[in-house]
Amino acid sequence: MRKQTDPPVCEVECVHADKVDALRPVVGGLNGVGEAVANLADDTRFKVLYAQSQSELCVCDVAAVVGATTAAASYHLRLLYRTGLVDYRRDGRLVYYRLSEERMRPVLEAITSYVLTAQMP
Amino acid sequence: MRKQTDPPVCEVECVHADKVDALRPVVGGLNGVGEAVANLADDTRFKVLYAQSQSELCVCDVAAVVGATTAAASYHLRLLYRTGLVDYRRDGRLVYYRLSEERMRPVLEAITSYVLTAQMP
DNA sequence: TCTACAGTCAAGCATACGCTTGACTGTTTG
DNA sequence: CAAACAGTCAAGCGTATGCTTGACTGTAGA
Repeated sequence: MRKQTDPPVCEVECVHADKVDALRPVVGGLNGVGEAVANLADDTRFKVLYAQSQSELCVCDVAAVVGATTAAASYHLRLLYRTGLVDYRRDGRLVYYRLSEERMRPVLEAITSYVLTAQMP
Repeated sequence: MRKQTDPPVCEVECVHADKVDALRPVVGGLNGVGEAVANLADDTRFKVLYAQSQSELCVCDVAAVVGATTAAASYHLRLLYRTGLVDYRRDGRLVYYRLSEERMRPVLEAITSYVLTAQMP
C-alpha cells in the first residue's frame, strides 16, 4: 500500500484510463520479451544467428563469417543453444550448428530488413 | 598480421570457403544491428515502445501500462527518443509520446507474434 | 503568488554482459 | 602413441545497463 507521504507516482488508473485499461492486458502478455530479444541484441550474436538461418556452419566458419575468434563464436553459440535457438551435430572434429527455432526466422527477416533499409540514402 | 606462434584461430577462409564467402558480404552489411535491437532488448522498454505503437500516451499512462515509476518510464522514453524511435509533444502539464519510426512497426509485430506463440501449450 | 503536479535530469548502485586468456576434451592423422 | 586441430569451458577484465533517489523545470489552478 502506498502511504500519503510517498513520492508522487501515477497509479493504477492515470490520465487516460480507457487507453491504459485497453493496453494493460496486451502488454502484460509480453513478459519475457526482453529476454527473448536480448539473444539478438548484440552485433556478433545477431550475425551468428543470421548466418545459421542461411546455412549450417561449423564454429570455425561462423567465426570467419562474423569476424571473431572461435572462442567468441563458441561463446555466442553456447548462449543460443541454451536458449533453444540453435542445435548442433558433431561430425569428426567439426561441430555443425544450425537454426533450430524456425519461429525466429520472421523476426530475423524483419530486423535485417529494418537495418538494411536504414542504410539507404 | 598473424604470427606463427599465435593461438590457433581459423582465419579468412576456413573449412567451407564457399559458404563463408557467400555469407560474409551479407553479414557485413548488418553492422549496427545489435545497437538497433538493443532498444527492444528489455522488458520494460519493449513494452513502452509497443504501447506507443498502439496509442499516443503521456508518460504517466506509459508508466501505468508497463508497471513502472514515471522516472523509469521517462528514462526509457528518453532513450527511445534519442535513437529516433519516438517523438513527443507537450500539452499543458502532460507530455505525449508516440512512435515516430514507422519502419519499426513490422519488427515489433514479428517479435510480439514470436513471444505470444511461444506461450502456447 | 503559492501550491500541486507531470515530467526531467544527474549521480550512484548493483548487476549483467562480451570477450580474452589459458587450460582442457575429443577426434583425426602420421 | 604423439602431434595437431576444432571446439569447449571457467575465471576474470572492463564496461554498459536499468533503476532508484532526490533535486529541479514548467505548467495549471486557487
